[in-house]
Amino acid sequence: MPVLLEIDPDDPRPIYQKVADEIRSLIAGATLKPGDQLPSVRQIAGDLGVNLNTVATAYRQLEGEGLITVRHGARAVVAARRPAAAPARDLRRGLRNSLTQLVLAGWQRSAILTLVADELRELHKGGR
Amino acid sequence: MPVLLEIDPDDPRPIYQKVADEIRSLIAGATLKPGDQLPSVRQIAGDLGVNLNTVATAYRQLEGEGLITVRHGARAVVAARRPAAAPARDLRRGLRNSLTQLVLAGWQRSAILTLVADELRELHKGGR
Amino acid sequence: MPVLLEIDPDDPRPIYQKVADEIRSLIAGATLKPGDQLPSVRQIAGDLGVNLNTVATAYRQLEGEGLITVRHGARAVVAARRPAAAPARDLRRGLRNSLTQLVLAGWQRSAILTLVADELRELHKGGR
Amino acid sequence: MPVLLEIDPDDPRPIYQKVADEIRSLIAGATLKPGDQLPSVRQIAGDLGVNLNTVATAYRQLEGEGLITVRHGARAVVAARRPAAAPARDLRRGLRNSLTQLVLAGWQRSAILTLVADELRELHKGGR
DNA sequence: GTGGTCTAGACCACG
DNA sequence: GTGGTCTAGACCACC
Repeated sequence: MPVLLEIDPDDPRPIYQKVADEIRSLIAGATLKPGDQLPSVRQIAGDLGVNLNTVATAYRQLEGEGLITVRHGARAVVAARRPAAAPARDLRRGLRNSLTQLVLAGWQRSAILTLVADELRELHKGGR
Repeated sequence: MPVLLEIDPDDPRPIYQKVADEIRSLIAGATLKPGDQLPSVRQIAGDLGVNLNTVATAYRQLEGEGLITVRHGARAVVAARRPAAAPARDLRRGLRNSLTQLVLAGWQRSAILTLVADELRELHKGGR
Repeated sequence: MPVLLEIDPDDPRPIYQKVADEIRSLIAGATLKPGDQLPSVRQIAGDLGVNLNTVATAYRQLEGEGLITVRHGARAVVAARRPAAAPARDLRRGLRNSLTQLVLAGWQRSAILTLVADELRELHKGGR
Repeated sequence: MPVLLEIDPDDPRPIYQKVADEIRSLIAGATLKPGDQLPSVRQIAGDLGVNLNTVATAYRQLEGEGLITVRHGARAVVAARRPAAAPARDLRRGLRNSLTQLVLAGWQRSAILTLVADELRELHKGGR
């Protein structure tokens, strides 16, 4: 089985977040579809060389969001129903912060819109 | 002088981060222009009902990013030169995460593009 | 584990600066090499008899300079890549001030050159 | 009378220190010799566009070091005798910090020695 | 008046 | 165990 996830050690965010973000991205892009089995915690921890607890924390967060379901003794699977979305307020806040950073970095509005379209396209292709 | 900043107590991020993000956003949207004075640490701390140190930490972070300059005994001012931007990799990562959340929340691609355009417009109007 | 740092209480600079300077010096002299773990904040604070926050501030400064990397729950380590240096202008300014002080103290040019050579040698031996 | 001093607004140090450092440097390089009159506080403050108190603070510091003598109603003059030097410990500390920064910036030992010799030569020519 | 430093101690996040 | 955040309040440095 090929390695599903890769994380960037230079990315300063907590490891469990990077793992959760990767999986979330794969689900959003339909690389992982409802009913698909996720790799075991052990498998991912081994692949990435991180602590079991760290991966378990990521799974717990995804379960809390309703994106996956975990059952004792069985592999976690991607949840069937799309979960209740986070409040729109939080989503806009995250988006606004990302856009602020781009503006401060000197990106023009049109360039940003192109970038967004690119990223959305890549999401659906499972691109990285 | 009207209150410049508002922060959301339900937003779970550190207070100093929320303060820094607000100011960063105001600078990106040109509500605060190079050379403009920022409110004093005491002023903001009083308005928000938080500790002086918490606001000072936000200012220190912004100074570290080169967005503002702080001098002993004088008000902090918005820096003239735009600082070196964060590596494009980090910017894209932040953007991608925001977009992933929106997709998972069920937003359609076209709706997302509209939302992004809206947010960019609001940034430049100092909207919240 | 022997005590790594010593600071001079008669030195009027902020404690966190003295701590940061010591560590910077140890890195420059390769007593601390890329990948090496730094003592924990608690360890240093205990050794020096200062507050945890004071040491944490020093670590945060060094991290901001890119000299060390800090991750939640793990020891701080000396960064692998050398960070972008401060502008040469600032470096020369610092050097010039030091030299001015020496000249005013009556040191001869040749004595100063000898002193500089000595200090460079000691840096690389981890001397204090 | 030509403007004697120039200070760099981008230099983050306190203004009074930059003024004092400039004058110290001019004395060390013998551009200002024992018995020479210094510009009035008012003059310098006007030239630099800073507060009178700020310049007065610089003069007070130089007087405290014995480098200049100020008398009520009369111009400050450069002191005749070289003052007692700061303890060698402090001088070496300042020098070491400057050298540490250079080493961290990747300067080679030989390049540093050349730089030091250059700076000493410029000091005596009143170079900036 | 401005911002900076330090302390004490509580609590949280991470691995 | 590690480091991070926040608070309270004191005192200092600067303009």
